[in-house]
Amino acid sequence: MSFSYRYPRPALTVDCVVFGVHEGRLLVLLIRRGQAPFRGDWAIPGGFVDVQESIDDAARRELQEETGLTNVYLEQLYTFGAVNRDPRERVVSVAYYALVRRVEHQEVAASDAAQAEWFPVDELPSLAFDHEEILQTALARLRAKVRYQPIGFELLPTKFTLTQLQQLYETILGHEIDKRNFRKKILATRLLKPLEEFASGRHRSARLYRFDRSQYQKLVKQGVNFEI
Amino acid sequence: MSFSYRYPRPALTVDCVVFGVHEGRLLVLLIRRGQAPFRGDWAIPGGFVDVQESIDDAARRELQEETGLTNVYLEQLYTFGAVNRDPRERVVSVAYYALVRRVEHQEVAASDAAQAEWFPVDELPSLAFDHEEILQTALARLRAKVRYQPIGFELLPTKFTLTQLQQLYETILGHEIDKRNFRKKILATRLLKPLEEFASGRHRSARLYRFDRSQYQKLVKQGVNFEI
DNA sequence: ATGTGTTAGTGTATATATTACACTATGCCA
DNA sequence: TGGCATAGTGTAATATATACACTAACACAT
Repeated sequence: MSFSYRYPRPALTVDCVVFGVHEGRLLVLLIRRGQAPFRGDWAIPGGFVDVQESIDDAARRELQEETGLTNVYLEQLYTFGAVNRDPRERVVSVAYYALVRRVEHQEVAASDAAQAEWFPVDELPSLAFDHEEILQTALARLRAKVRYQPIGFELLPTKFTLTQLQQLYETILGHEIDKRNFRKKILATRLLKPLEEFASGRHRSARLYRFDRSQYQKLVKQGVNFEI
Repeated sequence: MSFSYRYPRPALTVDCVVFGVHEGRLLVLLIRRGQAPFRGDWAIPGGFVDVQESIDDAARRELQEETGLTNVYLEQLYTFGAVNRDPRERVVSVAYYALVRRVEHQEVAASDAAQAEWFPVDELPSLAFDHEEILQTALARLRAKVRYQPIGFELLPTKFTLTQLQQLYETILGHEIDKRNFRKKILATRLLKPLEEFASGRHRSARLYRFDRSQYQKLVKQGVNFEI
């Protein structure tokens, strides 16, 4: 079966830069390509948009198929439409980025056949197609966005300590933050709900908090800002 | 002649929200549709992406063909990919927005056959397809972006007075700004070059300034912020 | 049980940025 | 030459951001 059109059409794909955090490092999930072109190189997970699904759905479906990840924070990033992005034929790609909570190997094991692996963003292998550019665009967006929108929480477990949160911000922004100032600011947003639970650790145990999503939505409606 | 593919492909279009300013109002340029669907309704200029042109080139080409505008500030906005955006067939559209300096009727006269007209953003007619959503997305982006990036200059003549610039910000942001504070802030950016020319008016003539693009690029490299 | 090491948790003083606010200057025109 | 409309200017009050160091609690080793 084949489908014909009066004029040639670019193929349409979605690609998804998946971010995670582990031991204070910011990671991206990459897929090893099993086929030419760029066989053996690493690439961002992605694939063709079906004609009967929205592009957002396509991004989620490809993510699930290639990495087993579901229920992640997903946001459209940018559309890459240079003529020679793909050596085979004209392909336009709508890029997304995803934030995932648990960076563990089991989670990406559901992958069908494809190898998936986490890489620290500062130790990336060379990437297929224009995926280096896509990844850098995603990284820039994440760094910019984390300053004025509380998306960082999507990278942490639902219950977390303030130190974990601060380390996350330091990891993403790439610089140290003063502990007292950070706590003042982050608590002033009123987006954190202190719990009566404490993290058990090798030392003094820290209070756990959770992100108060309903409070966030309420404050967004009031036009409140959340710059950190 | 026809082109066939193993799987059906969404059609790919670009649409372009064109902003201008006139007499203290923010305007958008719309095209009256001559054909079904939505015949007679107003729409954002746009059209199909050719297989041998980049999506940015496609946006510029369609803008030129439908409105005669060239050499405008153009930036990708968002990609709209819901399944039923277009009642005829699956169409994914990469939306752009453009900022133009002179809002005059001659400029859009080059249009081939299509009627083009400027509408104030607060008095829009009903629009074809999902163009209302695209337009509101563009408006939100413009309002957000003007606060931290000096794109407002793209809507003014190359030489302008501080009062013109202030009115532009007031128009886009939708609220009044204190004159002295505005001047302090905008001059502190060092992005404005005072000229030895003065605008002739009915009253005291005002000094003209121009946007110093090279200075801007220098400061961007240094990571300077330009919040207003 | 006591000491040591490690992380949690807290407040204040200073510097910087933002806001609020009103008058004089200049040029056109009647 | 007087009136009117717009251009242009500074300062004080308030709010926000930054810099900075010690005590508290717990685990573990002795």
